Amino acid sequence: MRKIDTRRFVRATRSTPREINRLILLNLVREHQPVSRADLARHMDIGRGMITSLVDELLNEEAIYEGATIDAPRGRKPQMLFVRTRDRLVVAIDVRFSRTDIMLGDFAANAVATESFDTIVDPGEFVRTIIARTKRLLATHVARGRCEGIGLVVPGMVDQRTGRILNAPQLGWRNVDVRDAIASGTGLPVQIENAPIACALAHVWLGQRGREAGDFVYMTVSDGVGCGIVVNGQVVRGHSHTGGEFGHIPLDVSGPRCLCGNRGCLEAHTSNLATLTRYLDRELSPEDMRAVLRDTGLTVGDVIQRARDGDARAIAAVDATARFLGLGLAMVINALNPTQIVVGGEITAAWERIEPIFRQVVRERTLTTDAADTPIRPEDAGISPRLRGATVLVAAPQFAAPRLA
Amino acid sequence: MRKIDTRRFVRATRSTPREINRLILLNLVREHQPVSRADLARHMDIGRGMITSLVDELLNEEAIYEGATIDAPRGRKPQMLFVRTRDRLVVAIDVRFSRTDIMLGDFAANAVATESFDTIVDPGEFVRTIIARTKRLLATHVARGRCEGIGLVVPGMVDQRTGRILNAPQLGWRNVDVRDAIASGTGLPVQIENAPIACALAHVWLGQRGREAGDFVYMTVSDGVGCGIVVNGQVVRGHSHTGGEFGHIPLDVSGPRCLCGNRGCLEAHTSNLATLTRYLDRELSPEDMRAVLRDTGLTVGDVIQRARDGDARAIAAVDATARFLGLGLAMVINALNPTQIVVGGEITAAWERIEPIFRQVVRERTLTTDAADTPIRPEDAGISPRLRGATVLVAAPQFAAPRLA
DNA sequence: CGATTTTGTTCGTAATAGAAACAAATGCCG
DNA sequence: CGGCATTTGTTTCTATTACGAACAAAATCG
Repeated sequence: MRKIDTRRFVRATRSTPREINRLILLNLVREHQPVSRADLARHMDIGRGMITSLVDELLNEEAIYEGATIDAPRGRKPQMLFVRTRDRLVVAIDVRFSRTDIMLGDFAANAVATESFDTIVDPGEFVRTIIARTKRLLATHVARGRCEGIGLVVPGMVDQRTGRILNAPQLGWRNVDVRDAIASGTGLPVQIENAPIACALAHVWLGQRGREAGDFVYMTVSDGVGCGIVVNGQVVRGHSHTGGEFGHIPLDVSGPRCLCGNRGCLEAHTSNLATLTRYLDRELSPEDMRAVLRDTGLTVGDVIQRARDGDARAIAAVDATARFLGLGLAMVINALNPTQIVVGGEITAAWERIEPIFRQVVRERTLTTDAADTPIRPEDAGISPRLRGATVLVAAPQFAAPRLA
Repeated sequence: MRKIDTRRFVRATRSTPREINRLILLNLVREHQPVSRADLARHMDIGRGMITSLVDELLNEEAIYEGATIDAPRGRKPQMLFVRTRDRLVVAIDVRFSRTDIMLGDFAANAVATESFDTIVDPGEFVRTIIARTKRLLATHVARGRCEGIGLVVPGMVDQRTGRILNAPQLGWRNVDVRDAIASGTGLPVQIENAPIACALAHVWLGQRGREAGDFVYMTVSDGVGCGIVVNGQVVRGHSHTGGEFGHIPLDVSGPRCLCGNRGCLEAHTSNLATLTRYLDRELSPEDMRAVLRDTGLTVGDVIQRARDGDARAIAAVDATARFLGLGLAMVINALNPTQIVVGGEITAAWERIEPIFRQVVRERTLTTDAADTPIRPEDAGISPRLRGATVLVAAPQFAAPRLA
């Protein structure tokens, strides 16, 4: 039950039914391809005549294409339809603390080419580099298709509407606008989004057969800890663009210092830095700790490997992270009761070790057995969820439901 | 940007635009009444001819009515339109730990008659009493109009779809179905909902000129602590009906025992019981504490009054509640970043004392100044927000946006 | 009383969902 | 091998309805 916002409603016109049905059709093709017109008519419970008319429109606009006919037990063989994805390209960019990845991929997030370079913290130089690399990539692969936009994923808060990066502590960016500069430099539309939300969007739009559509939470446990929240198929951005910041909810008011300035935040207990600090067993300032890590080259992956090899201190460090992660997950479940939680980040490499631990904590800290049994799964290995998210930023709006009423 | 759910979409038909526009029109009348057809045409950016046709339909169905013409500076005087609310009645029922209130009210939640009785914990007897009182109320006020349903608000988790009360600890109800029995006993449709969500719905639908439509959180701080979360104009119920349970997120793993069985929950720090426990400075089990309170008749209102009178122990108890409440509010802000938070419950009587305290904590525990300045206001005094919520349960579905695409 | 202004109604037109008839393509079976 | 059944896809017709424009109604003002 939704209330109609009487200051910002969208009235229906004569062409509204057609727009709605066209989009439903397009999405059905997307999720059932290869699919015939007759199948679509059955799915939509509508006459085949209507389908012909809508399909012709989508074919003219080159949103879909006709493939080969396919064998059927009897009767005329159906002509299969597909969404055009292979020759519609996206430049997906993932900016992280140390490295930046660029992928030229198609609408289904299949990689055409990938590059990587050390993250440039000066916004001006960053913009120039992105523009140059984008132009080079597109020139090299001009035959693969037309590029429809750039998707940029950053580790920080973003104002979707204006495109400004409000605060990305890992880069030291505050109120920086790179979107418009990249857009005018490349002549391409640029979409920008913060990392956990982009990962959540990737799951909504590229998940197996759209099973993840409804309500779920994507939790990143990496340098930072954040959530992409999806409610009723829509992402929760928050009024001032800080929704999903479960990372800075305190677990323990007298806990370890956090980068945000407080004590005992979930992030201060479960981030990669926290696990490493626990392993090294040193009380250093975040800056000193980073320096130590740069010098030794030690990563969470190493600690997980050592835990697997039986190193008692590594086991203790990882297990403690798992326990605190359980508190964070229980928090999310109590607050939102999602259908499932997807966890991403380096810590998922230790899944078989951490899962029983956080599951136990979740059981203790939730109110019902249903809630305690909320499915919690690791992000699938493979292509970076952030690059997939960046792709979706450009591709998904073409398939999204129309705003109505 | 919403994804179309390809398993549960709603196709548009030829009459879809009319349905949409009719509902927009109805809502515009609701929020702008008294309003003329010409005004509506301007609001909707549509021809007056269309409005005439839609208004005729709504007049025939008796959803709206024509009032008197009104003076205009020049030209033909406009005929004002109103939503029919005064003769469409709802029986609103608010079940609390000790007392149950019944209100016969109109669609705008104006009271026609109110009753109150000690809460009956036996479900069978409860149902019989409700049926008898409802019948009597309706017989007495039969001239006031037709009753369109019963709205029932309970302190616990509810499955909206089946109508079952899954768990209401204050009443000791687990998996109890009173809805169908009341419905068949009275011949009226019954809507049932948990208290914080009902309060949130009341704000969405009866708030000043619909200003609260978008994203906000209603937090009840009473015997329990819970939240009604509204995102994108829709309530968050959660996958297994336990959304918004911020009350059982731990603030401090070594804190006081909570009714839920854990330690250190927000509820264990901020509920009425917690404040009273702190004031009495006794470590009693919840059962013993309830007995003491029943004997002494002491309420949170009394403690607040004593704090106002300068009682140091009362001041300390209330101030501590305010500090913990600040942590809870910061948690909500970090998680969801709503446009505002509305706080309901007995503690709001001490608003001028607690506000600066929790505001300070919120400032320390949030990430941006925008988030720190999230408006936090007390529930307006006056008619019980829960009775208003119960009314909305019946009235609002007639005005809600249609499910589409 | 006519001119002007504003409100509300009526009517013709164009767009389009829905239904039904039709055409095309294929396998089956005598 | 030629009807016949079956399934797919197209075309045609009709009823509905948003939209625009003309019209009627009701009021004020000079």
